[in-house]
Amino acid sequence: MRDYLTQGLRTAVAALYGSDRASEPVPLEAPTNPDHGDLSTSLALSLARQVKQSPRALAETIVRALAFDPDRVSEVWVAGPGFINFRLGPQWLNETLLEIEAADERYGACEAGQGQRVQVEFVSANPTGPLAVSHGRQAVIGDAISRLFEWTGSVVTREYYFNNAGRQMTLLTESVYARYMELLGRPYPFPEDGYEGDYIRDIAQTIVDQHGGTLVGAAERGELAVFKETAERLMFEHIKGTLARLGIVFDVFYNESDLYETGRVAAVIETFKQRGAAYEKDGALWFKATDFGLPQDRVIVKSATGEPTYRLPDIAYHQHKFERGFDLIVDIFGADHHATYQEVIAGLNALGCETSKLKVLIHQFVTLMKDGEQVRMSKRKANFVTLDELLDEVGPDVVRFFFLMRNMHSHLNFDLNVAKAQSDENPVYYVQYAHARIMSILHHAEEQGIVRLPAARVDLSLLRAPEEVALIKLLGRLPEIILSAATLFEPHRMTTYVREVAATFHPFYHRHRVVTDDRALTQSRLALVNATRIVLRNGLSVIGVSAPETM
RNA sequence: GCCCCAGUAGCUCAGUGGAUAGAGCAUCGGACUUCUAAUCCGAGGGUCGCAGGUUCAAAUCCUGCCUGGGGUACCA
Repeated sequence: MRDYLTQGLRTAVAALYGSDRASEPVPLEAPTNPDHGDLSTSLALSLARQVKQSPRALAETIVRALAFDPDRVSEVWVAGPGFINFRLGPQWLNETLLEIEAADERYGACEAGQGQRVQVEFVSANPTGPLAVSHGRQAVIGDAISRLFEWTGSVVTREYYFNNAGRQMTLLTESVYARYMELLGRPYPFPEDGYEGDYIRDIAQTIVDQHGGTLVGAAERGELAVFKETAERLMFEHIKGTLARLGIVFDVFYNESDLYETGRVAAVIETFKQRGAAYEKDGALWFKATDFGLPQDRVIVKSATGEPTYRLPDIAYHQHKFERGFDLIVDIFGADHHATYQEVIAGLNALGCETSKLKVLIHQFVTLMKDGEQVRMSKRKANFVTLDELLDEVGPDVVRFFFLMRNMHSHLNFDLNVAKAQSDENPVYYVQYAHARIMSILHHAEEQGIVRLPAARVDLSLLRAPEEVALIKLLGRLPEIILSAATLFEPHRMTTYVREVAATFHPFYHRHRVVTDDRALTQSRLALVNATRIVLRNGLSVIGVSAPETM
């Protein structure tokens, strides 16, 4: 329908002012005020200056040149400073319902992505502890963005960068060893800044169970490999288990250690040196970030140990992403990575990568509220609420929905008491309830011996009550909402939309009975209710939330 | 100091440069003999942080300032 209007407007403008004018994008939006029509365009306002006419006069001229089928566009008028408003005809409402029923599980999907290959990297938490609440936000955002791209015709690779090298892993290994010795009654100094969580003891206990006391003195002998491998493997399984509870499955876990084994880290250093992007100073190797727009140069190889700093493998990793030929690379990081990603981009520019293919999304943190107070969290001190604990309390649907209710650029206040309460403050129930209600209606109709007919064989023109019309119009917007959410990388638009659908369905339910003695009306309302079911189910599916049959 | 993000109703937040800025919660008043009341109907509630600028039009874009969060490591 939008295409039909857009084409009509383009044709009119081209006939009046030539095809250059008509090639510009035609803004078309659904006004919030119903007095302004079903769709409206500000085309004349933006075009007025170019053709040297007053916006209103131009709008009138365009309207006279329009030729629409009255069954599809019942009314066109000029309003305000020069808006052209359209009242859509009955044909359009019927088409919407037919289209939804025909597309069914694919309603809302499109091929805009044309099969482009998109990689989405998210979570990428260090395997040094269980996932915390903020990781949950990132996991849910990343998966929703992946789904949005799948719904809009892209092929998505979900990837997790696994930091299994470097200082953090050393610290983890030493922490486990210290606990191992402690369990065997042979106190050993706990590393400064070590990980103090109970899960470290669990890992140590596993090693005691498998190896008994045979590994005492391993630190002195420099034989901590068993501790590192066991800790890494157990943490990895734990993290995957938590993600699985959210229904998130990664296609690729990319090991940081591979970057060293394949020589990619060394290769980056070599290229930097060749291109004059790196220099030695104070015994360390520096990346000349100032040549690439950053305020200061950065160390990439430490003077004391000769080890790379974290940003060097990050750059090597991203270079490999580019080599793998993705059309679009999406990185999702927490706000604490803001400086890091700029350095990575600078490094990629130094390597000559097409960084325009890279989209970095920075999401803000979750502030956890408990009993009216902010919970301060620290991974090393193990003073944090895990994602698992949150899932235990409220389940995956509430977690996913909550994390997607707000724009990722906004700080998220997560009130544990509210989330745990499972009260009607959780809007996910409001939406799911609408779906369950529809299922109940459909079952009820079946019990009454009513066989729902295909929408094409139903008199859809019976659906003209204000609540019915409003609902149909909203249902027709799903494809546009999905596409804009994907294009703008804003998955929270989906939660806003499904809430709106539920908020439009519930009043309809209260004012109109679906299953009545009026057979024709019953059939048309069943068609409407079924279309609503499809839209709610698909909309929830885009954000990975279930659409239950009953509550 | 410098960089990024946010500031919209009492609270939590929507709002693609458009017309009279919306929702939920909370508060107050109503609606279950029904296909699910986890719902619905109604009421009150606003200096869109402040000040300039851009233009036909600014909560939205630009500049400065204020407040809050994050970053600014030879930690990740």
